[in-house]
Amino acid sequence: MGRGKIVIRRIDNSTSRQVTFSKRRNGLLKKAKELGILCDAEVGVIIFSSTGKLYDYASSSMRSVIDRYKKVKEEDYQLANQTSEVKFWQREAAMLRQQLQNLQENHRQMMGEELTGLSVKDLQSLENQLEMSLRGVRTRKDQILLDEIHELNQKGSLIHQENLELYDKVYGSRGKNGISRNAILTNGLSINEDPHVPVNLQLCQPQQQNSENTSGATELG
Amino acid sequence: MGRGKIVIRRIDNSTSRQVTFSKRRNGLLKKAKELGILCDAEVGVIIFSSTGKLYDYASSSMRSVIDRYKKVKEEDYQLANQTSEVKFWQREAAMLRQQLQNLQENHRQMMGEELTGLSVKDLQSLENQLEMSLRGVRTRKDQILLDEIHELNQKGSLIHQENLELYDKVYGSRGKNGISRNAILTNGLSINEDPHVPVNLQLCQPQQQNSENTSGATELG
DNA sequence: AACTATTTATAAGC
DNA sequence: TGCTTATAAATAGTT
Repeated sequence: MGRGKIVIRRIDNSTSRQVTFSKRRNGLLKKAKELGILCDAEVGVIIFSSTGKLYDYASSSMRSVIDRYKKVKEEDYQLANQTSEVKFWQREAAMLRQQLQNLQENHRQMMGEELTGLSVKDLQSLENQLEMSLRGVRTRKDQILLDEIHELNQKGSLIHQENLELYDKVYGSRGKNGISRNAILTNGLSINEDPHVPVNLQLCQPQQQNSENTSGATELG
Repeated sequence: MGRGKIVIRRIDNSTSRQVTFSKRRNGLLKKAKELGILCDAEVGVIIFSSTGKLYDYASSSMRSVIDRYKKVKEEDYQLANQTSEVKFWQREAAMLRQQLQNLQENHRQMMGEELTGLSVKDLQSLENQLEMSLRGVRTRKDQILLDEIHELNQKGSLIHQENLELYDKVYGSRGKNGISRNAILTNGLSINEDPHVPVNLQLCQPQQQNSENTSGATELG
């Protein structure tokens, strides 16, 4: 429900993830309240943001909701045999350790390590993935650099313009050919007055370049 | 959101209350799921209908949600003293969760996702890492392919040798120039007898190639 | 359980 | 974060 349709999948951009979280969290809590009131239900909602902050709502009290929940679930969650609680956390730790291990193996392969054991097909798809990642990273990097250059050019152009005007105020607007004026103000450097086609800096687009000449372009930054 | 606007107040008619409960309960659970996925949050929802039936959802597990909730609330909800063993495992799980999260972020960046927030310098080192990985993967893949080709050539050579000997046994070792013998045995194909400089297959070394022509080389496999 | 006319939620942009 | 707006989604009332 918004300007565009979205797919339900983790939002990559952390800023928009946070914004969306804030909006949808409020929406969820509001709906929970409404459900409780409209339908005479007992409702409890607990939300932890990815940063670990807690948000919650309970139509009665969270304690009551949780107690009732546990009662229904007949989990002798509480006290009784702490053994089960220890077991729970042990299982939790084991599961997390497993996940960690899987991810670590994957990560090592993406780092180009521990490649023995992989088939040519596996290696091919790893290669493709790395190429895609590389393209993404380069595109992003080049974008930042281009933006920066563009900004600098605009600033330069602005300052140059300012200088021209100051020059005119100081020396009057004689010398309409502008040669002497420019010669003084730019220290002999030619400044292109069109900010959109500036200087002779150029970044290779990632699509057009091969891996060898990339670092040369990036050392401009 | 419907044919008419409603006020948020207990619905008197028990039938429509039930219908509305069913609709809104599903809506709430759906929204809870979406929030968890979209925003990488841990969410738990517990609903009791007015008739006492329980409906619930937890992005992880209700136990995990409730435990975390209680921990944050510092409610010594649970019988006063948690065993130090429980605490140990809880700490263990928390640490593992942290490690997992760190590695996941790193991994996403290596996959070319979530690049916003990285500086040009970060991106540069990521790019270098990816290039190194790519080189490693390609070297390994090419090694496998080269080994395979080498092995095939050796086998081929061996079989060819065997055939020559069989030929000699059948027809005697006349025709020492070997021309007629070879012509029969190889079906007119010239087989290079030196396994180390075989055939006209060649794989580009990764050092000498750019990203565009890689797949062409690998399609030999 | 379907069907829509409407209301609501919210994605995107500032 | 808060406001705005166009659009997607939820759902109230009806069949």
